[in-house]
Amino acid sequence: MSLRYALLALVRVGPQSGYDLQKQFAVSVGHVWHAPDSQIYPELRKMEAEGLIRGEEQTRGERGTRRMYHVTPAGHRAFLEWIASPPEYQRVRDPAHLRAAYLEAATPDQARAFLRAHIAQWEGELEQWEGELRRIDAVDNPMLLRRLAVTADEDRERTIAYKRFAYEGLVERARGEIAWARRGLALVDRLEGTPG
Amino acid sequence: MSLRYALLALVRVGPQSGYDLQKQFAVSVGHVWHAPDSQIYPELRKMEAEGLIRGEEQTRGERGTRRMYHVTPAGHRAFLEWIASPPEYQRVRDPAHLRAAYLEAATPDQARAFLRAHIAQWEGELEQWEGELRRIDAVDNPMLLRRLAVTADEDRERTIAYKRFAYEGLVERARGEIAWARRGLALVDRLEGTPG
DNA sequence: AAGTACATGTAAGCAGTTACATGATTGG
DNA sequence: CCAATCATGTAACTGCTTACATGTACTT
Repeated sequence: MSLRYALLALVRVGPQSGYDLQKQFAVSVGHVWHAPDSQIYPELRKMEAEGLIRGEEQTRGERGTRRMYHVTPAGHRAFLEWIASPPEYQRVRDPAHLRAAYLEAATPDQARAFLRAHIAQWEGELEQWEGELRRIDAVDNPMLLRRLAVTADEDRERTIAYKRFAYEGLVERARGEIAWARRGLALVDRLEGTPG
Repeated sequence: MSLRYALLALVRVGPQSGYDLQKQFAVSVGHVWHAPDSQIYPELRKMEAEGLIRGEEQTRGERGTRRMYHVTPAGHRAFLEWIASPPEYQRVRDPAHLRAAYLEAATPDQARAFLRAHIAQWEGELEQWEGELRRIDAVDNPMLLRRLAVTADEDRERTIAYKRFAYEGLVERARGEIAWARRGLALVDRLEGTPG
């Protein structure tokens, strides 16, 4: 249910095609909220039908077209209402910790493989998020630049600070997961004897 | 997709009715993997159809019945295969951090309300998980006791240690989220001026 | 001429949510 | 007798996944 607000956040900085948005998802918001194109294009159509955005067909070359979307006043309002609304939390559903709770049923090697996969997973996420943090600090992120271009000078600091804040939280979470899994590896060694 | 394995983990300690399992979800595994009864009962039927568990209808009072499920050899194998299989990770989709990245669009009070809600949410989870940790340490959790009753002595330490490990990870995550949101509150004060 | 990037979807299916529905048994 | 708990679901809907489908335009 956050997909449309992630899309609104992107369209708010200026007109974009579905393809543009899909690409942005792969590099910026997508680091916080993943969405495949098979979800983005239909959602844009729905948002247009609900009046949050308006699309205008543009020609491209001889026969090609693309649909450029821009946010409507209703869309702008919807975004601000979302920002102001009480956050919704999903019920906890954590496959990694569920499995960790039953590692006694695994062989030592299986336990280690699981923990190493957990570390690899979160190191991958960590890399993405740290990269994003560096791009924020270097004011180098294309989306952030477009955002700042339509932002009053006195709001620039806030805009950057909150982006930083969000990604710092993700980075810390990743570091926490990695530290936990490393402690798990030490635990396996202690309980089952070191390998080799 | 982990629901059936959470259910298998519970049924593995001994025969249970759908109602029993649903209650266990509310107090033990449910702290890691939530599932409503409207999902549990149909899933049990599916698992029975696939031969992972077998249910036997019992009479209860004059006209009442209940269906007691026990794990089959195939179910036992499926559980061990799950434990040994490479973990699946969902693509990142984090509504709280998504919203945090756009807090510059909120008023200071809205930003604070969001961060306080985040703290309240994770303090609630933290309380559950710390309670579970205390019950593990006191060897006081009814499910853990049933588990240990069917566990060889030399595996008791491992069984307890991995449960502890799992819940420690959750506790740390909750603490991390709370610390992050508190830093967010300080950031709002710095950027927007302290209230009052 | 071929490959990459641009551009936009549909269709089937699964997991989970929310709301509703019903009845039996047990304990006070 | 009444309330709590035992007991088991169905139905409609939403969000997301996976796989498939198709064609244009630009660059080398």
